[in-house]
Amino acid sequence: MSDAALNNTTAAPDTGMEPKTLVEGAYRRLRRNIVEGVHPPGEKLRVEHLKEQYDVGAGTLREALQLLVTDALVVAQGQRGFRVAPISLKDFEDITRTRVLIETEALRQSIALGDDDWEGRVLAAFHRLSRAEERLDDEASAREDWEERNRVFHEVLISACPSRWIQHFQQILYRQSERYRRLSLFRNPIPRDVHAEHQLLCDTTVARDSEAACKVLTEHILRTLDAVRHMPTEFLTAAAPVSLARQKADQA
Amino acid sequence: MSDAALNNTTAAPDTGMEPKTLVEGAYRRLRRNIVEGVHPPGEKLRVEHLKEQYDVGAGTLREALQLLVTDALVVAQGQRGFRVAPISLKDFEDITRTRVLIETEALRQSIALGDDDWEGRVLAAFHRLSRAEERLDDEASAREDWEERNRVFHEVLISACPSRWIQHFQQILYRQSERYRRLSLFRNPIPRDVHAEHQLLCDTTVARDSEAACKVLTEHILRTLDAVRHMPTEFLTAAAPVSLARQKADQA
DNA sequence: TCAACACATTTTCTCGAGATTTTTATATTT
DNA sequence: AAATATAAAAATCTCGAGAAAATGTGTTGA
Repeated sequence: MSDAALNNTTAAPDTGMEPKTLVEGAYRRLRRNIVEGVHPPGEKLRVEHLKEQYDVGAGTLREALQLLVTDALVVAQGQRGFRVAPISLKDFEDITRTRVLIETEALRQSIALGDDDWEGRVLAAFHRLSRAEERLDDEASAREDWEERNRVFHEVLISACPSRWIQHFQQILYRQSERYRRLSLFRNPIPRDVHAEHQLLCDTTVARDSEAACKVLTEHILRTLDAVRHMPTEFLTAAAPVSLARQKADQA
Repeated sequence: MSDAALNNTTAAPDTGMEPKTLVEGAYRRLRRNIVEGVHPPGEKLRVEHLKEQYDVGAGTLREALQLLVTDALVVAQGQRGFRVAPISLKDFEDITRTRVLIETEALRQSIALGDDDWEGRVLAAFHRLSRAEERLDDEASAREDWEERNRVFHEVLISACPSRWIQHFQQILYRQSERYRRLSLFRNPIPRDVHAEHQLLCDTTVARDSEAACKVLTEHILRTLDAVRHMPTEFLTAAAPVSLARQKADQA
């Protein structure tokens, strides 16, 4: 793989701030490349090889990897180095159900407490997402835009929720499910009805209809579960080319 | 502060496994000392000083600190080093409410899916906790035992919940709230009625009364909120002896 | 042919030293 | 006296080299 694929310095940063330290920068790039599947699940992450690709020292890269461990995107095995977290249908079901729990509660609070400015941001994010959806068939690069705007839309929906912890957990879970979605949608196109779902989600939210909005959101999230369920099985099995000589280590 | 206070190598490890690497070990000891208040909120964590106390290299200590950042027990400020995460009443309210959401859902699933073996573990953990409560007034060291067994009791309660993610979030939130509780209970004794609450929680759980158990658990968790609310204000204000020359950095 | 042991290579983990950046202290100017 | 600017000091961040561990290979024996 080329360095250009790994170093996406030109792309917009994930969060509003730009990295202030090399560790932060390497962490962001690594995280992005794992979520996007550049580093497939189960891949061994050798520090000696990656330090060249990411152009940082060994110690710096280790710190970035440690950060990804607590995000559950990378697993550290005792004294046997790092590895991209494996995937499984069971794990994705867990992620999805937990995400429903967290995100519906966040939406409930957001609808209850959001002000007019928040409503405006919801409508704006939905509009931007809709525009990206129109371009999906034409341009190839539109996929990246759509992914980004979809994330922003879901984030803005719950941005009026005052709980920093709920938002924190939502971010983690969204990132996790995004990894699965990218894998399942690698070949499959984005289904037609997601736009209708987003439309309904936007309408019920702005109308402050908590129950309806949460119901739509729940079904919307659960729908991605089906997409992964119908994914070719080799994605889930071949995804862990682990050379587990003796797998006595437990999965924390 | 003495090295003995920092290096609690003789104490039982937090999890079943013992640390396989120096980073892991330093991470556990640091986490414990932060939760217990040995490193008070807002304290600057200078690598050069801590490397002697924890007897590890600078790079190793940095990795351990990075791990604590994603646990939200330590904050990293750009290029200005690390600092123990500050505390505030607002933050603790957030932690408590989110913990209610997570932990009641976990308990619901646990009650629905737990087998006889799980029931046995619940009763055993409750018994161990009760014994520790009896010893609270007599021995001074009983406090540590009680804290540990209280944690185990709450963990066992939801151990039949099949969601790894919910359990993960519960651990993080429990650790956070433990830090606040230790601060508020530094002088104040543990109130009398917690035993009755635990008893009721145990009974309703084993009786598989989901609604009653969740109600008790909710009130039990919310009670700790009052304890912190009635905490002397200097704990929350003096807790951040930060030398913020220009606090333009945002709180992530 | 298969299993077990020992050796060699690779990789991880750890430590100490150098380059930037931030903070503190001092001196100068208005 | 207050404020700015300069200079010294401390701390952080980063990199490369050495020790410990694990994986893979080859050999020996049944």
